[in-house]
Formats: sequence, structure tokens, C-alpha cells
Amino acid sequence: MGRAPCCDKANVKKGPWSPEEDAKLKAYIEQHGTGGNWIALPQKIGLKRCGKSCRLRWLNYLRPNIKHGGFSEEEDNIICSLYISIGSRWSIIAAQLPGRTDNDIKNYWNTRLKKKLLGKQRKEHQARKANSLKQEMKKCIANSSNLMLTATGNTTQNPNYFTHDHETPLPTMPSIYTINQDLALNDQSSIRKLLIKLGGRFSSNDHHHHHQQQQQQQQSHGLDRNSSYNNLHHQNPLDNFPSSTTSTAANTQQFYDNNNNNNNNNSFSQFLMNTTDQYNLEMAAASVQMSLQGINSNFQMGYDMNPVPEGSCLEGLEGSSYNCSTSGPISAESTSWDGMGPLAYAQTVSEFDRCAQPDHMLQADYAFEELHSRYIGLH
DNA sequence: AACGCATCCAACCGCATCTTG
DNA sequence: GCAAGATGCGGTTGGATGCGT
Repeated sequence: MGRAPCCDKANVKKGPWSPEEDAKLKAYIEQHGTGGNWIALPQKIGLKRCGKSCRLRWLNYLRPNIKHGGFSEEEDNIICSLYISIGSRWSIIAAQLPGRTDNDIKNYWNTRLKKKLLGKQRKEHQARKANSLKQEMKKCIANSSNLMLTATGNTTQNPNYFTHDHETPLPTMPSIYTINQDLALNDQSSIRKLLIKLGGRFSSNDHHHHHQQQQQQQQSHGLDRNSSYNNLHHQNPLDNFPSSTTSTAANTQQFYDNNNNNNNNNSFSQFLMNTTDQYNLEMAAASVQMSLQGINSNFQMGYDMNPVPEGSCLEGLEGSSYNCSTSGPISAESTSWDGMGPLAYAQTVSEFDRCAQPDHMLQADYAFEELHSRYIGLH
């Protein structure tokens, strides 16, 4: 049996609001408040609208101090950072931007910010592609001079070459895989993949499901040494926090009670400390990644949104700002971890995913785990 | 001017969660 | 503890507008 509708669908007006309707709703709410019942409100003031529609209109448009359009660079950065860190939890993101509504931010992200981000990513990707194409061409030409192919040479043995009508082997274009990657960025999952690469942690249901599955696997088989990047995120106790629930002191405590009551070593304050640190670190990671995208990123720790709890392992770094730039691949030799904290961590995350060379991968992997255990200490 | 396409954004919809009796 | 209704959230839609041809 389906749910009863919240209003008489046949008798309510839909579509854009008229100035008269706006005036009625605004005047009533300013004088009487909502009365705690949106469903009954439209009948009280003689509006042929659904209660949900009234609520939306008030929250997104009529409410005082609402800002529309004209997002600043700073707001862009906050939205990007938070999206990378917590995903599409627009109401939480909106809570960090006074005067902005979740709907506005969602629209802004979907229509502009996402494109801006992907546009920069695509440009860099194309630049890298062009560069690697040049190198590949050079390599092919160099190789071709050393190759003696017969006129009937079997081209399938080396996909990098084909035989022309004449006998001279010519280099082919590089694999279309890279081109397909660009095209694939148009769909949501690819965007998510990209942003996960950029250091993000996502909270949609399928992701939770995936997390739960992996957590179960890890519990039964031990940690997978080859996916330490994922392991870090699995350690965050808030990963199982209901995605569509705004976290409040009460339900965070409730969540802690439900999930940690068997673990006497992990007090609620320690739990908060770990998760806040985790959040700060992820924000720093996002900051570095945005810097890689060419977006000015100035992540500051210890203010308002992301305070460092008393006794935290990040104490002393409060107020630090990470206006990040990266230089060269991280290696065990070239990087001094002490004192770098989140920045080093973030660079490691970045390098871990960017390194294509197996030896770099190993170095990043090693450094990553080292840092992880030192700063997070959740192993 | 007319048309088609792209973009924007207000509003809707369905679902999950919360509240209340 | 349960059911029903209310609320909040995020994804999606469709009309308005802008822009290029």
C-alpha cells in the first residue's frame, strides 16, 4: 500500500509562484511563523498550494537574507572543498555559506562549478596527453628506424605500428583509451571517480554499500595491503553515518552509542577527535587537489567549520593555512614528514593516485601508511 | 525575424528520516 | 514498538531565457 498524498493533488496549483502568492505567504509567516505545520498552512491563508511547495518557496526564495547568484571565489572554494570531502550533501554545504540555500548551491554546482572543475581537469589532461603524444611519436620514430619490417609484416604483433601501402612503418595514434576517458567524464560516476581521485570521500548509498562490503571483507581477510588509500577512508567512523541526516550533537552521540558501545578504548571525545582530524586531513587533501586543478585553495584549519579538538594530534597546527602547490613526485628520500602533517598527507594521497610508475606507487604507498598510522593512529 | 540549441534555475517528486500519538 | 503523518533532502524536470546561425 502506498502512502497517502500530503495534499489533494487535483486541487493544488503548480508551477511558478505569482507575486500575490509570495506576498500572502511572506506576510503570514512573518506575522505568525509557520505554526510548525506546513501542510495546514496553505489552507489557513487561502493558498491553493501544497504545503511542501510553500515550505520550499519560503526557504529558497522568500526567507530574509537570501543571496542569489554572484558566488564569490571563496564560496566556490568552500563548495568544491566540501563536495570533495562529503559529496552532495547540499544542506550541510549550505549551512557553511550564510544566505545560500541548498537548492541554489546544488544548481550552481550542477550548471557551472562542476564544468569549471572538469574544464580545468580536461585542459590539464589534454596538455599531458599532447605531451605524451609528442614523446610517443618521438619514441615511435626512433624505434621505427631500428625496425626492419617486411612488406608483409604482421601488424597485429605490435599494435603501435601499422604497415603503410609502402614499406615504411608509420606510428599510429596512441590508444583511444585516453580519449574515451575524457568523454566518460560526462557521466556522474566518472565525475565521482574523478573527485575520489581528487581526495574525496563520498556518502551516497551505493558507496556506503560498497564500504560495508569492503569492511566486511577486510574484517574476514585482514587489511588489503594494495588499497591503503581506500583503507584510510574505511577507518573513518563517520563513514556509516546516515547520508541524508544532518549531524547534530544529539544524533552524533546516538551514532557513537550505537557503533562504539563495545569499544571501551574509544571514548566519545576520542571519537570526535578522530573524526574531526580525519575531516581536517581530507580538507587539506582536497585543498592540494584543488590547487592541482588550478583553483585557488586556501584551506584553514582550526576556524569555525573545522576546529581542532583539545588534545588532538593536530593541536598546534590550528590556524595553519595550506595554500598548496606541489612539486615533483613524492619519494621516501625527498620528503620529510615531520612537521608537514596534513600537507604531506595530502600530497601522499595525491601522489598515490597519480603515480603511474610501480616504484613510485610503492613509495607513495609506504609513505601513506606511515603517515596514516602516525597521525590517525587508528590501525 | 525565425529557428534550434544550450543554459539556467525554480519547482516538483520520491524517498528516507523524524515526530507524534 | 508501531503506524501514520510531517519534514527534509537530493535528484530531476521543464519552462524561460540567451545566443548563434
